[in-house]
Amino acid sequence: MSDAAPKPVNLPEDQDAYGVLTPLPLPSLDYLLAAEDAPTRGLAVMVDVGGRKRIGIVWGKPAGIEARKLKKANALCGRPSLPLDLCDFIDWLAAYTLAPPGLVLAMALRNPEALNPPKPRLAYAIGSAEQKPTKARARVLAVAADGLARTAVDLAAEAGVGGSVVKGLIQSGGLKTVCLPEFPPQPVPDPDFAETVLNPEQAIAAASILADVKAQAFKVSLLDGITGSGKTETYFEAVAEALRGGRQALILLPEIALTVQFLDRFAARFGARPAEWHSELSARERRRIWRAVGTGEVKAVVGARSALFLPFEKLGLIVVDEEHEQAYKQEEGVIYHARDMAVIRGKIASCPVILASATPSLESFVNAESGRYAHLKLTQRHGVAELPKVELIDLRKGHGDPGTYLSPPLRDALKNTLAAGEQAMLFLNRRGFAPLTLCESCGHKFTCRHCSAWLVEHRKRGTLVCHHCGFEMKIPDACPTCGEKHLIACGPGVERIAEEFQILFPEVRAKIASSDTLDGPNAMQTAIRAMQKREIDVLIGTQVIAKGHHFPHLTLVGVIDGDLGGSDGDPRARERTFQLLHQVSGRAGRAEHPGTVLIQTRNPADAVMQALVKQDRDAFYRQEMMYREKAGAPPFGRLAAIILSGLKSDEVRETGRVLARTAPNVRGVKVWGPAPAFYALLRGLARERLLVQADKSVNIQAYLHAWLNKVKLSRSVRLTVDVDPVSFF
DNA sequence: AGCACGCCGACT
DNA sequence: GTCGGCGTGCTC
Repeated sequence: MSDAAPKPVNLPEDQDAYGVLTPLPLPSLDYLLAAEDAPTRGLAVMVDVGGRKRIGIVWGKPAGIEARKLKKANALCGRPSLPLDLCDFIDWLAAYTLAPPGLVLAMALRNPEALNPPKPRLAYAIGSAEQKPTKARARVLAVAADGLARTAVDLAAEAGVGGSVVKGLIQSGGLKTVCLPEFPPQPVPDPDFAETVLNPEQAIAAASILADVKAQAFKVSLLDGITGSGKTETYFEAVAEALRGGRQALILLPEIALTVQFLDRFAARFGARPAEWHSELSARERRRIWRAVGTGEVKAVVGARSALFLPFEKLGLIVVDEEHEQAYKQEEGVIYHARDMAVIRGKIASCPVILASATPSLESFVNAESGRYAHLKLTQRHGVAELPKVELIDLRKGHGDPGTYLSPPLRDALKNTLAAGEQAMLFLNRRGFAPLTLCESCGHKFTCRHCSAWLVEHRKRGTLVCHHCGFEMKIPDACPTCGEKHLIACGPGVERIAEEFQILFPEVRAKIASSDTLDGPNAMQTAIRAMQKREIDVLIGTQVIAKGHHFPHLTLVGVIDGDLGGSDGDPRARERTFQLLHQVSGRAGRAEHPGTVLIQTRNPADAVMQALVKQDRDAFYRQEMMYREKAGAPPFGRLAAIILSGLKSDEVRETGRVLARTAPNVRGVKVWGPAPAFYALLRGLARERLLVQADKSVNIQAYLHAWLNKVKLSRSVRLTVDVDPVSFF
């Protein structure tokens, strides 16, 4: 740092004080560093915090603690430092989310071993010394004859001998030792590996973002393209441009969309797979990718939201695919929205950001309409011309018998579709057999004992399951309250739809696909593949079948329940319903056959339903914009939730009341609550919520800061702030 | 977050 | 008489 703070008195001549941030929920602490280390922001150091050795990062000026109290920090020589733009991003995110900077830093240092110097790998190549020609040794030498270096394990395996043979050869000089870098080099994607032919619309969009990538300036574009319009191909051109300029590209995907198919698609365009970054990686893989991103060796990363915290050496482009997905919201620990933070990351790194979706979030749509973001539209479906026809089935008209969920019009449509040799899909966003079990005699509802959620019956497994904490019990045969044996399963889940379907169509091959892995971890993929291979004709499933799979022979999609259930008060519920149903509808009729979508609903006049029927997304968005503007809801106003949780519910409630009483009275800010959170009990913790609603002009962070700093709360109650909440759980 | 210090209950 | 519960406070 060129402008270190004035030296405190009695500071040793060759030492300077610096603020050092550690991956702990603490502010930066002051340490002494040898002046000869010329410490700069981002440098990795070893420090002692309360008697424990920690990795720290030199962060900035010291807070000004008395010099004799300061401990010494040791620079980790030759270790990578965090790039400046990442440090700035961490500061920004901490300030925005009101999280302690140290905890944000912890996300960037998830794998502290990555900061250790790489360990060289020992490998062996053919040596010069003469050997006693035993058969085993000859086999090893034959393998090594090509002169390439291999690890001892690989050599033994390739030659089909035991490790001792290799060891003997090393000792006698028959093999010589070579040091390899810890990891083999990364495959390099080639921007010009495969040429893509873009249609005129795509070409216009690509030209716009290509220019932004070339300009190396921050700019956000909304790549707004209907299903099948080739958004991926289009933004791949921008990725190619970043690669040509020697810069790195980051493609964010919602965790569920991170698939082999996507990596293969990338490889088909660029000749090499990108580096992946997600929660399933092993510690070793994380270390490898973290380092290679830091050195700039990795040029393209495809990752989940945590990839935002990688130490990019020279970031040239960020793409957020399926930007409307709620999976981008981190709901635990440091709470942040990866889409919004990607925009900030791009701003700080001075690179363009592309948000891609067929059903953008209203936030992004508003920004695009207002001109803050470039609005790039793709309206032509590749191959198929026709969009599916969407029709509503009005459930109020008494379709079907009570206790059944497939209405007669839907049954007829299924019959006709199957008779024509085509495939169908039934969609219901509810796992299991029934979402609620009720005692007919006394009205007892089976709820989770750790959460205030209903237990969902999974009939195949014979259990009641809590979908929030995983609590499970055998389906009881009597009510625990009254002892009567009249338990009834209320409402449908996909299992129940499947049961009803098979009774109606016993000869038709059908499978369930849902995210629970009750039938083994690959059950979902198996079901989807079976559908693609036409081994089954009907796929019954939850969300997972809505996402981007291609089913060329699928012509009918039946939506069991198109209505938004129990989402009162959630300003984004309608938007989400629209996005989900739109996405499901997009599955129908992808090849030459036109598709039909039948949506069962009790609110056929609702704007969500009408937008789907009339295929008029923008009319719905504009209406939604109007509603939100009137209500001062995002993006026209700002929200923050304060969540209190703790073991003792009365203490949590009392803390909530105290907090509400002390809320500063500021013009343009309203504080609601406390109210029990939607799941007032979650994983055994009692939860209360306060909601802060502020005008756009209000600095909500400053407001929260001023408020929360003046209340001291007991340590047994945890307080979390969720700025821009998207979920009302 | 982790850890040390500290003040009240059931036990070798 | 102690061992140990977790409430409170601190980390440069």
